Amino acid sequence: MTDTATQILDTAQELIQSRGYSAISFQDIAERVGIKKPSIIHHFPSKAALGEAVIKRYRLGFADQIEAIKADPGKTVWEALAFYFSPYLDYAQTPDKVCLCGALAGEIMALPEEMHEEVKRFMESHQRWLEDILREGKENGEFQFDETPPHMARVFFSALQGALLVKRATGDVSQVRDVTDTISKFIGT
Amino acid sequence: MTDTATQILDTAQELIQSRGYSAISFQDIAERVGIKKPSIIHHFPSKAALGEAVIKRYRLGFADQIEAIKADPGKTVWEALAFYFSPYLDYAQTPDKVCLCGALAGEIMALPEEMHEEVKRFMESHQRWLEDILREGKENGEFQFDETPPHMARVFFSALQGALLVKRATGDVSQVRDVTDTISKFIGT
DNA sequence: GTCTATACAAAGATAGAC
DNA sequence: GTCTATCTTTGTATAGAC
Repeated sequence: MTDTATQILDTAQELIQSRGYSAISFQDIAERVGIKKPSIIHHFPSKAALGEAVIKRYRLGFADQIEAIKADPGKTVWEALAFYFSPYLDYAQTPDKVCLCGALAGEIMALPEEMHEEVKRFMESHQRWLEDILREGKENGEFQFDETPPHMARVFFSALQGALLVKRATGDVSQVRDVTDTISKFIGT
Repeated sequence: MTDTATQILDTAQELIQSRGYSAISFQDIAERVGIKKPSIIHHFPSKAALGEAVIKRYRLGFADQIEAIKADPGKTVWEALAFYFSPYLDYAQTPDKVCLCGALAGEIMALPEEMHEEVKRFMESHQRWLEDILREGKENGEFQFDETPPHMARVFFSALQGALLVKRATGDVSQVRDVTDTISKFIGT
């Protein structure tokens, strides 16, 4: 991966997280990277391919981190959960960013098929990860809740994604923190 | 409101709910309504004005319904909540629709200011309504929960919006029902 | 109220020089 | 690997006839 390709991916990701995919163009990206439109094509053959590459990198970057936390015997389930919450809380501090896949979810029917598939993988893997952590915590007694881990995982993931979107739309920065605090209380004191 | 204007609003709403705002055009709408592009301008002076009109109608239609439910002494808070859940569950049964404002939340920074403002009003009013219902239920003993009504309202609204978006992206229709069932259990048996 | 015709800008993408 | 130049399509919007 050349330096320019990385800059293109970084810029595209940033722009998609703030404006979505349909609203951005090669022109927007080229201006910020400091190159001309056709130079992007040299690195990514189409807008769809660039979009797919952005999500894939995002998804795999998360996957590495959250799998490492889950496998680390030195981390409690509470620490794993706090780690999972942290990017949501970080994005909530920015004026205009949400989760990349949360941003794309609203326009999913307008996305090329490869991008839709990547978003789907992202969401399924995150809900599975949350399910695993919740199950582990329930089994070892660190978490206390009555519902099943898959159901709780769906509520947690939906609430986190939704909270970021609501926060950005309303401008109320406490939305995400309120949600993480409240769902944490659903599983323990 | 002429019949054509209503058809334009209906079609625009449908398209935005499935694809988002940035990805749709006058051409898409005109084709479905059976008119030509410039005829839309006669009813709505710009795409931004049309977008604003779509959200405003959507927001006010909801406002009438949910305020009526809240004011109805014949309805319990559980019935009011079930009523509030119903459009989310209905949209979950469609292959490609989410809440209009959930769809727009991902591309909020690409929207004209008037549309952003309307989305904000929609979300704030829905969270306030949920807060009122949750408070009333907690005070009269029909709901049991430890957290504050504003915090619970934020979790509920975020989770509902998020669940619809996740459902559409993953194609798993049980997402929304699982979330409504689970959050219902957070406030009672 | 709807149309045709058109203006004008911007989009994604290609060809080929350097 | 990046550029200029260009193609083709599509976007929002306007003017003016009917």
